[in-house]
Amino acid sequence: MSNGFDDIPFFDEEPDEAPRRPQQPVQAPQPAGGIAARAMAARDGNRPPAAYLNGLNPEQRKAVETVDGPVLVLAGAGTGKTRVLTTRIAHILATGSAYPSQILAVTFTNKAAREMKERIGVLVGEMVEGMPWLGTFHSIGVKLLRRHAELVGLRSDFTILDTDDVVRLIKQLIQAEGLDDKRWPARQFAGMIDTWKNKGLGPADIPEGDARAFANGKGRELYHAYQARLKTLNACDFGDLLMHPISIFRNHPDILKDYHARFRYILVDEYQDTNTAQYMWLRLLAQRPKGVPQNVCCVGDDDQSIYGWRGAEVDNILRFDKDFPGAVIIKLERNYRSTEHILGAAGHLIAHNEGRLGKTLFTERANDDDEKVVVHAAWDSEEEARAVGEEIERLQRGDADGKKHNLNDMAILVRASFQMREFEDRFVTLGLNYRVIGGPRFYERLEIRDAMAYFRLVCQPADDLALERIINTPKRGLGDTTVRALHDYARGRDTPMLAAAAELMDTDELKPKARKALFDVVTDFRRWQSLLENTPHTELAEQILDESGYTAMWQNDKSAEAPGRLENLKELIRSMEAFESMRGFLEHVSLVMDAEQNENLDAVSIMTLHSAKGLEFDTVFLPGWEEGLFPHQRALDEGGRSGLEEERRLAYVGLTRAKRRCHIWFVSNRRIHGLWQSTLPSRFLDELPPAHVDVSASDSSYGGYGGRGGYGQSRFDKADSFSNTYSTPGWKRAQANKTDATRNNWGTRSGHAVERIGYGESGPKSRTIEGELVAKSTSDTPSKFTVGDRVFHIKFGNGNVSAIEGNKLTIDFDRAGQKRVLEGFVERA
DNA sequence: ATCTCATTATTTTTT
DNA sequence: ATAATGAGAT
Repeated sequence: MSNGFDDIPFFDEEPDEAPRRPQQPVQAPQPAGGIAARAMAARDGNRPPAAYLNGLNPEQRKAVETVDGPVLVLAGAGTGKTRVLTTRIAHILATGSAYPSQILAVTFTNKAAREMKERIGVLVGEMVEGMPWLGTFHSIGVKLLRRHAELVGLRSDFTILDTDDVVRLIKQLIQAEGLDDKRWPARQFAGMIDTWKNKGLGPADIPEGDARAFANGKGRELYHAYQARLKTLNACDFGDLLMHPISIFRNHPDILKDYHARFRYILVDEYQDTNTAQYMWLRLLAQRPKGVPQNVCCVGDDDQSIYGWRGAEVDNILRFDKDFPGAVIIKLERNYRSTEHILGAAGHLIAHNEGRLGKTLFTERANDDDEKVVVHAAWDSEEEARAVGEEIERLQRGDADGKKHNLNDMAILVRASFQMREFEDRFVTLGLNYRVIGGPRFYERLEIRDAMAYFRLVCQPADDLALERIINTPKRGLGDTTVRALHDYARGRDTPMLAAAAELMDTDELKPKARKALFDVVTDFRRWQSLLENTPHTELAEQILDESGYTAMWQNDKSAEAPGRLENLKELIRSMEAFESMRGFLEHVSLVMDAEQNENLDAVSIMTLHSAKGLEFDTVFLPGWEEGLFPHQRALDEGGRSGLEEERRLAYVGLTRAKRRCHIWFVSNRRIHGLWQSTLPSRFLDELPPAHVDVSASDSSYGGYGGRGGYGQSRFDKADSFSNTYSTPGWKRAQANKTDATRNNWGTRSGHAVERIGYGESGPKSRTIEGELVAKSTSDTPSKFTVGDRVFHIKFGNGNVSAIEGNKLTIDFDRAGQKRVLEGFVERA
């Protein structure tokens, strides 16, 4: 019965016209002294200063209390944007202006949605559970689409394809067209479709030029064919999660009207990141007939718009008041995060951009002890990594200012992910804990995707892409020939491949061997499907992986990564426990692709500037400020002036992540595509105000660089004082070898922890899931501990080993309870 | 089916 | 330089 979608609240359960001040807004329990009491008071017109409004500055308070009519909040970095958003929602609820289910609150990422939900929960308690329309554009899109799927030719149990599925599907289509899939890469076309959908363009709407540019002019046909194929597969891509609702709203005014009635208040986070499709979606929902208040509140910062390359339109934020006449615009410029120097540097930099709405951040907490932003020079990227490592250790030991700093409070923010490697190498040799954030995710791993394909096919027998993925994984002797025959047969009859396989059993089309193998697959899936309703889903999942031989396949694989993959599969099953059904789980996974991080580990974060948006750290290191890398050459080539401005905003985002300390680095030599290139300091360095910036004189081991201090062409002008011996081939080779030597030290140091959030396959020799180092060498090194050993862990204190699994120990800690930790993190007590 | 050789691209990333 | 992908050979 439970299909996993039952819990979608809809119109029926609540009155359509909610009273302006409902008698009983919620039944949910209230926190002590909570909102409900105040709501009552508010209703009685005797409004005491609500506690949740305390501590807001006047602008924030205005943004919270201006609840009716369109509002644009321009919230600079660190000005309490999330606080305003969450308090505003709490305020709407507390004053009884709407039911929780009548508020539409949209974010971009799941993380942001989660955080918002949490923080609203703190303010209003359980009431937040009644907010089904708090989520990402996509998750809300899915919800809408499940309800109205039939209007766009889908069934409500449609599958959501991810990029990988999409590419495979497009590749098939390209081949079916008789085109060379080398010359016309499916990946590229998938990208084009994505771009079109970001702009809200269907196959009929794309510009002629675009249509002609691909596949000998067949671009449009291909796009048509793709949409048709999705329909037969009962599937959607990410873009459709926005496009379909838009077309439903456009073609069914009655339905749109229902939603207008439902959503009394609409809030959008990170408005500067909305693309055209999201903008259209939003406008359809938010715009009301004349005279009806449009209670839209968009929050964003034009200076932090860094996703133009994936379709974000800063223009959306710039023209808000044209779309919503009478909009109140509130600027939040009071910064609670950074020192005066950091704000001064960031503000001066970003002032070089044109076409801003114009905000200047200020702080009232300036302090004479505040450190200026420091610019450092290094000879090459290796020295840069070494120097940053030293600075981190200095802070950690506390000999810079007498305070010991946590690694958790420091981050290295790079422009491009290849920069990370050098830092990783260095930190590994230093034994410095770090975590890498971003990159390929857990759910994108081969084994996870395979397993998911099995689950998908059990839940959705029409999922041909899933079938094709696993039909011969593990090897069953169902090679290309058989699959093609099956494919053709299915296509000819317009039936899903799994059903076609069953039919093929009764024919002589296949050789006996293939027929037998196919028969086994079909019966397996039939059996699993029959178990779907009555078997606990985690149990069924395990059963599927076992009976299909998938687990065995990896058990028999003796390659280095096999144990890790098995571990990942276990982790997958474990993470299913949190869900009610397999369907619920699949839905979650298709939309939520991020991994949690292990907060317990004290480690330096390494990430790209893009993934740092929204975060803050005491100390921020910004390496690689060189022309060509930052601003990136490609951004300049392809984006021209606006490309440069986006890079500058990225620099601004980087600077404003720092609370207390910010160290910028540039090097004279960097290896790009394998070749050493000499580089020029970034133009952004010249755009920093001298009053807030120090140029470090001391830390270059080659000396003399920043010490010149003069202003010629550039303060950071290329010093010819660098001896050219460093560019001889011999020196280069020496450098290269040195790096190799360091790399081989990987993992030899005990007590050194590495956490890869997301990054799984790529890091040197080791991989982790969600903070756990996984099976690096489970088989060849027996644990140095035994059950019962007394051990000490830096974070959890003393405890006893209760179980050992490879390099992972289960330990009963005296204070922290039972935890699973890596051997390397504990020592004998 | 598996392995080897060659070709290619190599900013940023969510859903 | 390098890593990852894909085609062709065995």
